[in-house]
Amino acid sequence: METKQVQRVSEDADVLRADSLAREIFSEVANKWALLIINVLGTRTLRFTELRNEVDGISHKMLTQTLRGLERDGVVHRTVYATVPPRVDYRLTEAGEALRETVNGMCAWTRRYLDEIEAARRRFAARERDAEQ
Amino acid sequence: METKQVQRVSEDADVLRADSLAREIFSEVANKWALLIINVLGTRTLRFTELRNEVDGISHKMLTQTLRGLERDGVVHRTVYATVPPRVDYRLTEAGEALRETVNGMCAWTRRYLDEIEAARRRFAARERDAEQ
DNA sequence: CGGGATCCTGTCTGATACTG
DNA sequence: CAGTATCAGACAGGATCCCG
Repeated sequence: METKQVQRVSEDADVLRADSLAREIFSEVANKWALLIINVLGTRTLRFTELRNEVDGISHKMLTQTLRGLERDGVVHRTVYATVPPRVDYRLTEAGEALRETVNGMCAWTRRYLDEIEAARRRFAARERDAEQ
Repeated sequence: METKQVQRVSEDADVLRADSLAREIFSEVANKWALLIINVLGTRTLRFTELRNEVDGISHKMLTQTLRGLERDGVVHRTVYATVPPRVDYRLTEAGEALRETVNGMCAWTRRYLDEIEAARRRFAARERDAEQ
């Protein structure tokens, strides 16, 4: 067994396998709050409250909870200053910044196709109305 | 008012605003099932059952539900053949393919940082154990 | 085969209150 | 200021049954 951990078992790395590690990580990251936080952090370092203000609509609880998950996965780095009142800084790790590239892409996509999507929705609604009766 | 709808009101296009259209669309797309479906579709055309087999772990219900949402937003195109038994094909629209680019990035990211994330998790768990008592 | 409808469970989420 | 705990409602998600 020479190539012990050199090449990871492919099953673990396949996002499409329900029980793979890749799927687990993907599921944790692929939700709006995590992605918005990553997007907002960017290359900056933000405090908890700043983050809360930037990601409009997120609750105190979801912010801590999501940050904890991202910290656990090494996507964000958390720095605690032993001051009073306490101060906690959040910034992306290298992995986080890499992920941010694609997240930016998603945000840009949303802006880019906003009008087309709105139009598609109208067409869909119209077709639905025709369909019934 | 000459520039009536030429430039969309910026608030609608800002993913960070809780009540914006952009946020609404972003939230609909930024979830694991939607992203996995988009990733699987790629440039191919797949039938319902094929899709179900490819996206391991998705339930019949979530697949239809998510597909309906994506169809509504004009991300996937649905073709129904009036045969018996019925045949329904799904493929990405242009908007869908554009989104897929970034989704692929996320999948690639997961594979790329799999080991680092696993290590980060171990460190996090270790720190947690130290912390208590 | 594709999909709608229903029921039921668990997780997500927000509001509120409390600690260091 | 940052974070935890708790409670209650909303919603995601699975299982099952029935229809064209």
